[in-house]
Amino acid sequence: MHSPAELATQFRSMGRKLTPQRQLIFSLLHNNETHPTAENLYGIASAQMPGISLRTVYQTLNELAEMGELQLIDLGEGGMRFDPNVDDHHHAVCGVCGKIRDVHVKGAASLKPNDAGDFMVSDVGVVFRGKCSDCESRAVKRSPVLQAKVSKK
Amino acid sequence: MHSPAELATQFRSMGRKLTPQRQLIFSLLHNNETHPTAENLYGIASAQMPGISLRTVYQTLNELAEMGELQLIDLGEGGMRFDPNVDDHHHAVCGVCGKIRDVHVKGAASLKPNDAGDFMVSDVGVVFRGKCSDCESRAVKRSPVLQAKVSKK
DNA sequence: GTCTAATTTGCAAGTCTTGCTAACTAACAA
DNA sequence: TTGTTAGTTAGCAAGACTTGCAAATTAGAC
Repeated sequence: MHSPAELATQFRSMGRKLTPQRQLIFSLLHNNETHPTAENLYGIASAQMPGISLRTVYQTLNELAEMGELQLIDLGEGGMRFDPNVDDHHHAVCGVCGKIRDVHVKGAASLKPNDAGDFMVSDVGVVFRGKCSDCESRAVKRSPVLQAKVSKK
Repeated sequence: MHSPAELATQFRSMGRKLTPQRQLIFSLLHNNETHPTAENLYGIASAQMPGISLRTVYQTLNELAEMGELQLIDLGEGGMRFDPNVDDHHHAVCGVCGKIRDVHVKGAASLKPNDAGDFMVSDVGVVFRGKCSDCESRAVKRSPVLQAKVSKK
């Protein structure tokens, strides 16, 4: 996604208005790597601008997506997620904490469907599911075995 | 997914009943490569068993999914799809007709997230988006240039 | 300051899925 | 065959997420 300032210019050059609501949403998305849902953003936006409506958040997000400034991610968890990173990247989803991490994948672009006839591929998406390092280390710390050891000292 | 007969045995051995509704759904899913939604299946099921409820279709699909007999696919098009193929495979989605095709992908299993710290991958999913051969050939047939050529003869 | 088209709000409604429960029935025993 | 009962089904209400709509508001231009 472009910077808030660049988005502002872009919106104005399209004959669109630069409202405080839009500016706020631009800033909340800038460098945002949390893959928020509309509701997530609405929560944060509301704190800074009481009265902003969820409808406006959805509207602005959709506009940005149409402009190619956001990537939409649907992981089947009941809620679209918005990713301001529109580079060629993929996602790793932790099954424990649910966090999504942007990842780059060597060789992803050259993957080919093996038995799909003449399917013309225009885009490849890779999703890794597993456990992130945070949840892994937390699991180790809390494991019964280790807890026992700890309580012995 | 196992065969309807095998599923029947499996259900009974779990102390569950083999109802006509379940049998119908088993048979509709057997060798089904259309990646149907619950609504799709409900439509077909209703034709063969008027009165069957959408609720029952959902219920049975969820049971099968829990048993590992179905793979759930969410492509963000507003509706879960059910795939009785639980082999290690991936999907190619045609952006024109929306059809989903099962595909095998050489090297998919060895893909690694490049910059995700110590993310422990337990599953990799690849989705190809593009245009299927049917839609491609249809597009060629209907292209203005070719239509002109045809009309000249 | 005035004007106007774009935008925001708030609510209703739409889509997909699940919760709830009364009525029903497959499975089993006698 | 009949009775029993736990598992199922059907139908509707409701929940989660998203969009349509219309009135009120406002950014941007003169």
